[in-house]
Amino acid sequence: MRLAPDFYARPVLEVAHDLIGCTVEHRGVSGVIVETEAYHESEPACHAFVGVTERTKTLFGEPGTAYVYRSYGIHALLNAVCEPAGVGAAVLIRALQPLDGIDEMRSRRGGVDDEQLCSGPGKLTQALAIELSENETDLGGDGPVVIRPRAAGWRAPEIVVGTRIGITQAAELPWRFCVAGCPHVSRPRPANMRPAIEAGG
DNA sequence: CATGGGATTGACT
DNA sequence: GTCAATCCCATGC
Repeated sequence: MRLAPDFYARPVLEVAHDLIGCTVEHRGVSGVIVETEAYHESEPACHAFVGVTERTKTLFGEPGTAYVYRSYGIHALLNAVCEPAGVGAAVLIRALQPLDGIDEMRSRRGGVDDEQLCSGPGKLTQALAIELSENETDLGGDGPVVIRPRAAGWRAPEIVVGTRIGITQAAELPWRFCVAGCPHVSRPRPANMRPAIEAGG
């Protein structure tokens, strides 16, 4: 099973919702996506807001490719490019529930509690050893980072929506999706978040 | 070419 | 609660 480009070539809010429950795998280490955020060229928090540059060309490229960039000079953050080519948009993968290779995650993360192995966008790239050099690689199975569909028989959890974390621009948009009550979600935990409107999946 | 500002995290008060 | 680490990139001179 794989997620074809068609999955990503849709409104970024739908993809952000539908990526909850999918898995991310990198060289045998994997987790289930439990938190995402949507970014779109129409709003200033998105890197693509400034148009096509050397940095943002990935966001305007083919849906289903990875956008990996360095945050605060320290962390690599993983995004999935969405919407048709030519539209700058992506879903930020913010948290995973560890699945495979947990011992490897533990050694890379310096012995934190298992609930904190992947409870943040910088934490999960460290746990999975995802690197900047993997920017613009295919997420459908031809690249080192692979996002797979929800498992057969996967039971939809309650998904809640809230405002995005750590941004100053367009901070009011409710474009953050989390699994309600999931201990692997990043801080601040969903508190005053409302249930998501089912967008598909 | 210099500069300012992050889609964060961990340590510390 | 506050704050530094650290570097790439977009912008402006």
